[in-house]
Amino acid sequence: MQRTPDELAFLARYDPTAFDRPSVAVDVVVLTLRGTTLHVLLVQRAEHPDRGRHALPGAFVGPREELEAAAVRALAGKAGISGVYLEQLATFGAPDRDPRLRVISVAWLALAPSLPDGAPVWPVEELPALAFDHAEIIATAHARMRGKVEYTDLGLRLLPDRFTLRDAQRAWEAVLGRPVNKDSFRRSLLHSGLVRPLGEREADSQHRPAELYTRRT
Amino acid sequence: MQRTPDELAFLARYDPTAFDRPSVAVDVVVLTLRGTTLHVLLVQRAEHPDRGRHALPGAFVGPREELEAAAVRALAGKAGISGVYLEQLATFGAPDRDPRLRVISVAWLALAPSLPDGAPVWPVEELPALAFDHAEIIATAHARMRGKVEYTDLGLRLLPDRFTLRDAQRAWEAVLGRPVNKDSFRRSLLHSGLVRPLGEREADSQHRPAELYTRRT
DNA sequence: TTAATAGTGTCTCTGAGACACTATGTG
DNA sequence: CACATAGTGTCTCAGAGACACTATTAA
Repeated sequence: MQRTPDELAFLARYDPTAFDRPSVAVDVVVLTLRGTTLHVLLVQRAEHPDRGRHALPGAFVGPREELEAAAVRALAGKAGISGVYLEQLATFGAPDRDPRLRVISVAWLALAPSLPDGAPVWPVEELPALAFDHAEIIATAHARMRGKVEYTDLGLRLLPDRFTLRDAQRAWEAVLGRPVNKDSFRRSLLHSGLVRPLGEREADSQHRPAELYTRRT
Repeated sequence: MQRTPDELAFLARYDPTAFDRPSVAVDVVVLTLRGTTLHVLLVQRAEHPDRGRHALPGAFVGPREELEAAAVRALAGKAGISGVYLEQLATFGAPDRDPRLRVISVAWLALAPSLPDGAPVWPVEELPALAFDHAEIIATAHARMRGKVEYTDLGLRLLPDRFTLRDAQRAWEAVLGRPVNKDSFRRSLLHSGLVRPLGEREADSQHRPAELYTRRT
């Protein structure tokens, strides 16, 4: 890997601060269960462009702020959500994805066990018109979730602290969009070590009450 | 999701251009096989900071440039590589990862079937001291590769156009860092539909020559 | 009692590992 | 011939699907 004199000269002249720098933002895809289907949280844009249109909660990254901290801040500020599972999804940087200026957005996937009743959530299969490339970001999040639910505990992150195996199966089915075999689902979840029985049973069921489980740390 | 007057006022005052904006860069982890071990391509930094230290090939993202295009440009310019498999890995944005200024780096994973003999590659298990957080980026790439080799054709992207099943097994073993069972590897790869036999056999083997295969489109 | 869901036991099918065996090249 | 690797056939084991069966609650 020899450098040519030209290359060295180029590097010497290279000044990244001379460029127009892009802005960097975060956008968060919050997935949650509503009934038996997967929903995503959307906010309405208060400003142009796409004012009034639905969009993912997001924020510009502060000059000394960690990317994840910006995602946490966006969740708290725009959606009043905290303490949820969060993982980095992907970065979207098409030059014209925002008509104002170049904005590169680091997208995050958040999984919320439940959201307040009035929370503005939409079924992932029936989204309204979305601002920017947010439809693509949500599609990426959904694909990530479908892929990882098979071999991680991400599905359990959609459930409250105490849940039944039936609840877990419903969560898997909501993510995958198809029915899941009850017998092998129960077996594999119980053998996976991901859940721990609490020795208690659900209340208020109109049938035989099921054992309650919790996520193993 | 009602907005408070305060929040609306904040949003109205919010001007992202008033912030110092971070610079955005790409860094590329090029993985390749050398013998039976996985190697990564490193270049030596020509400039401060960390001048002379080993680093991933990278580039600042141009003002109207796609992220992937910047990665392709970095590969071509800093390493003379083109036409390789490329996928986005993750984005690294710790505020102090570059001592000069805030640089947010979108890391990419590239898989090269082979590199010229003098190419500056290093075994992923025995890396030299690296600039910035590049050791962490490489670790992330390696982990991604280990995870995906089990259920994708990424392992085949490390091989030339024509290869034997033994070559493929060596690639899997290099990625996973452990031996893989020959019989089930052959069976699963042949049943996967990922490879197509060419009806030709390798030459110059000092034993029974093996059938040659190619990646199915 | 019936209705509904929880939970168990067992059969089959499929894929991975193990291993014996045959095939085909070089020296 | 010996030796090395390619490639086949088959046994076993483990996990998924299917399904029959029992258990336990409400109404």
